[in-house]
Amino acid sequence: MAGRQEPVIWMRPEQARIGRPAERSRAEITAAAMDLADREGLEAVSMRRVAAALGTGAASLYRYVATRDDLLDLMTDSTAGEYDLPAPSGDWQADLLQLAHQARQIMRRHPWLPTLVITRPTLGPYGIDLLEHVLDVLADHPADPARKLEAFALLNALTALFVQNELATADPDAQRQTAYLRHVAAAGDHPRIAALFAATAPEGEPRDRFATIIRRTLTGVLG
Amino acid sequence: MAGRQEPVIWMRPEQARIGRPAERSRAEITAAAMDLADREGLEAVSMRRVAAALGTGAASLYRYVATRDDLLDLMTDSTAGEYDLPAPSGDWQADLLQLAHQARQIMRRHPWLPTLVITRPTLGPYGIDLLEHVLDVLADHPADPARKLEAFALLNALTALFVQNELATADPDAQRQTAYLRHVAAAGDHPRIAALFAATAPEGEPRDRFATIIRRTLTGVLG
DNA sequence: CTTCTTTCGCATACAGCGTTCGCGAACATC
DNA sequence: GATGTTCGCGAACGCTGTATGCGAAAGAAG
Repeated sequence: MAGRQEPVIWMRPEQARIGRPAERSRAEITAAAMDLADREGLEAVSMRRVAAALGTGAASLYRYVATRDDLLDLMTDSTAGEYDLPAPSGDWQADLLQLAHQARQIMRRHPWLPTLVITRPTLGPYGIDLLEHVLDVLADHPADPARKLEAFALLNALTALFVQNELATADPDAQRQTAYLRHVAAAGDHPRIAALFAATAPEGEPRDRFATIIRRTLTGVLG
Repeated sequence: MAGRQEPVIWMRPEQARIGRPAERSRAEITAAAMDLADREGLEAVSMRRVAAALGTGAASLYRYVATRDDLLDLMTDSTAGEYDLPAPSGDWQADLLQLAHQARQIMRRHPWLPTLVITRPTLGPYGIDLLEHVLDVLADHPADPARKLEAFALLNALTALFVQNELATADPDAQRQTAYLRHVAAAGDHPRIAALFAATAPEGEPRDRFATIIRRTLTGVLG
């Protein structure tokens, strides 16, 4: 049991050992899974389908990934590598807002991401790079570290919630969740709720509403 | 097709028709599912196991519930019935904070609830009662209805996030998510992150930290 | 080139899942 | 009693995540 490979799930995908002929590695598995999720949703990401997308068998994946949940974590962390991290400008508010805008774009690119971010918060290598960057941006800020971590987590979660809502109201079939609401509103029993729904055409550009929420939260938690 | 029962999923459980000899109804199914989830977690709530808990067969449940997801929605809405809704006091901040504290207690009672609230936001009958109550509390507040709905949603989501985090740091095995973090911190590559974790013994009572977050958010969104 | 060790790919199998179908039995109404 | 409806549910379908074990390939050592 000398050369037994350490089961460090979180090795960076590029560092992960690659298979021989087909050059398939953890990175490729993650990429294939993300592709599948982008096109057909999270529930389409089954070990069999990911393997099929790679032209291999399901059991082969377990040489590179311990479990399906680990694969999901790898997908999440991989998206943290899609950030562009410019040098801090000195205006931490502006820098964090810009990061939040990027987060929103990334989550819109990967509609499965908000759910993962919220239900299984994880920090892999890329996520830690991102956190380190946020700490750089906040280097001169007087808040204690715990508060900064709180801000980081809250930023991610709020963005995920916002995008989730954004995507849900856009998708035509996802209005299942408001089906009963509209039923009730139409029944006339709850006039205020009916009015509420008539008025809930979201005002203004989503980008601006998002920026407002993030700004309010930032000033709320970091002063 | 005259007496064909309208497939209104959201009928209040008590109003739902009950089975004959065993008196099992949608309410009992929901209650059994909640019990199971309380004791063994959400993933233990399978149609077969819920049915077994009721001493019946899995297929029988489909007479009362269209799908498993509908059952989950029923569970979520049922918890909204656990609120105690006192008459508005005139101080909407205090009233909403008190509701938030109740929400936290309810979610701690049902550890599966935060995940459901976040991933499948739904308003059933009980949820609408709760929303109506919030609208009562905010009756004299000058904000437009859309803003009030936003506050309602944000309150729920934030509470869910808080409790989720609270439960995750408490559970001994759920520290899987910080396993890699501690590994990295121990490796010495990221001294700031290591320091961050050393300092992240949460300061103060959870109840107070929660109240602070809610208050900040409320004043942020409702002025 | 041969041998030995390690790793890879994967066929197969298992237990469990959500859901559908169809039928016999129980019920309510007349 | 007859009729029309509803209920309970055994059985089946197609799918899932994962464990096992084996043949083949690759790499290292001689």
